[in-house]
Amino acid sequence: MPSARRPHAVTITDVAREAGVAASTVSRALTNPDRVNVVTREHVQQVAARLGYRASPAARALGTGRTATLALVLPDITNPYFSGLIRGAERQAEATGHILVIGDSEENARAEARMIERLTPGVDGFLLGSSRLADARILQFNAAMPVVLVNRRVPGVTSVSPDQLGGTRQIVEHLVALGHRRAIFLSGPPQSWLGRQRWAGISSAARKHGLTVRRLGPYHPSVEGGLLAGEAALADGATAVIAHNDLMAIGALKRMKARGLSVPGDVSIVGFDDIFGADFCDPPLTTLSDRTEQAGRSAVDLLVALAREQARLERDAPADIVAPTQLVIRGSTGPAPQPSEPARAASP
Amino acid sequence: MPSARRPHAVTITDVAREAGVAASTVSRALTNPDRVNVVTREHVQQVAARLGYRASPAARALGTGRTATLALVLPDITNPYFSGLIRGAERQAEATGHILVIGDSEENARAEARMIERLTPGVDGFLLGSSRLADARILQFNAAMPVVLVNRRVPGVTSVSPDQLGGTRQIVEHLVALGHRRAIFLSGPPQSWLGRQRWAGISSAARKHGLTVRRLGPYHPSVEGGLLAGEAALADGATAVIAHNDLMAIGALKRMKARGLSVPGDVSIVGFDDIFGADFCDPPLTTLSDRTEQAGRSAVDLLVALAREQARLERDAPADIVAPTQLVIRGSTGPAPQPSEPARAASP
DNA sequence: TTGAAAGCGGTACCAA
DNA sequence: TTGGTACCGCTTTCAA
Repeated sequence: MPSARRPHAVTITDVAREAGVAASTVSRALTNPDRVNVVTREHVQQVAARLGYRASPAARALGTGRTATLALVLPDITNPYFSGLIRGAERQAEATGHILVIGDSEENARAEARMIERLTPGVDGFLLGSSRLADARILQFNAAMPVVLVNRRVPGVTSVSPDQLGGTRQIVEHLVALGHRRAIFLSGPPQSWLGRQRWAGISSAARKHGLTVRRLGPYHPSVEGGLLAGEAALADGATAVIAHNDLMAIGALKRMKARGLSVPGDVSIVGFDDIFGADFCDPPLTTLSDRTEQAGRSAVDLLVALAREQARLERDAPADIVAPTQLVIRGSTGPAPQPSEPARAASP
Repeated sequence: MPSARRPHAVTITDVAREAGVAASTVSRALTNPDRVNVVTREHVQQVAARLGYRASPAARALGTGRTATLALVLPDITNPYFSGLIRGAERQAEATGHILVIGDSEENARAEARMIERLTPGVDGFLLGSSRLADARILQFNAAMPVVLVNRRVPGVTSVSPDQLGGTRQIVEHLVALGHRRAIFLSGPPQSWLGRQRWAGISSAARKHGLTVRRLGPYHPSVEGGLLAGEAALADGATAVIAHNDLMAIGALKRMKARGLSVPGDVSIVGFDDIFGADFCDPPLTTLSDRTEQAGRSAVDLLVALAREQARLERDAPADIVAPTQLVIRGSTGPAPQPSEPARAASP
């Protein structure tokens, strides 16, 4: 194995020699400019620039214990819902001088834990998006490393999450206003905190408004899962379907149409997330929207702050940002059909 | 500033002490198991496991010059076309024991170059997806670091790209078979190599089949860009529109419908990429599909090989994988309308 | 087969 | 304000 070492291009020593100062002075001039004489500083900076000096992150990390790297772990990188989060996190990471590494847990708590353990020694903290881990496990990681949760709240852990209570209330009121009396909730992964919030919010608001809601599932939170869920929903005879997320809502929509039902003529469908595609599927989806890119940015800011504090200081009173949500009403919801024409599939 | 150093949890020295051997022996037992006595090795491995030892990537990188980290740089993380690439790359990175960092260049060559420079000292190589850089710049980076291009070919640089020649031929033949005689190509970013390939392939195939194709643009390769492009296409009177990518195609589709045109009754629309949503927009989009997740995996494999070789050995005969593409025919294309009823928007 | 020791490239403390 | 120096944790000679 030749595997020769690729030496770091230009080192601090090279700059020091060229500038005629000590390595420690170069280090200061570059990272603590105010602790160095103006003349020296500018000279050093010039030489460094001329030589194209770039600090070695590894060396710096080894010395300081800080890697300037943040990890973002998600259950499904390909879910369009997460692209806003990814972009927001990436931008803010860059803006704060950090590097973003990304991990996909494939909807699997065990894989998520492994991923975190694998990444831990190389990062300053974790952004856990829609984590599938148990609360206890999250608390455990949080005790060892800075953690910011997105789309999840756990007492004692910093988090950013969309307002599901207000959101589900908007959904229920919308359906009730349209005359719906019976609805179905197509549930996603049991590990999804957001999903549990949604169900809780829907049940509570439904009770208040005299809407009957049954819950089906769990289903995989994907278009394929929605296809299955849609089929099951057909059997129930409810006039409105609320899906765990837009992916499932779109799947259910497809299924309804394939079975000859009209949406929203026979059944109304509501989703969550307002993902890419929700506005141009047929009919366009009524869905609860939240600002994921903004959430990504906020989460990074919180994480960077946590990572800096280092000590427990801040972690004693963790921030819990609850971001507003908004129901976007499109074509997939409409007046409830008359009871005389039940929403059933044509016989197969 | 308290900013106390968070010491690396369990070090090799801890393991060494606990196991009653030298640190160097622990290192060998863990990374070169065959250079250590079986008994010692197993003992050390056991102790390491018991103590929960995890090597410090920083320390390892500093010593070896290898970071076990790969960077994936893309022009737009939120384009659903890239989610397959991201996932494939992430999975294969994990499978080969690497960490994947991600960067968004926002369709901007300068930002892309900066990103690469910023990431360079911390990674073993680059995956450049749909790079917007000039060939010369890519060659320059390739000379300094292992680079694998995705969706781009540059002589001398390893790459994975979808077969655009065959793909555009399929598109043109499809349109010609439907009776279309005049088409429009809505072009994307001039920096897009894929875009240039597409135009070249379309022109050439069109010439062969007697199809007249005009090119409009450039437009931003997004739904918004497609909205604009669609408006411009209306003015031309062609019966078929080929968009730079599905995002633009969907935008154009929206625009056409908003202007009262029927798709494919008045105009047929074809896209590229077969992104999420292409199958459920209205009408579903006819588009050229390629396997991006597979491309991501292959690209990582190539990059890992390059990074290992270290020397120029392999780089003298770089691999150029050209992956097959397939036209997925859906509802957005149909027979050309009769010349007597030109495809025009209703007057405003 | 194992141990000792010299780096890798920075940072940070202590003197000067 | 600067220089010298001792690490940070791991890998890799070189000896034993």
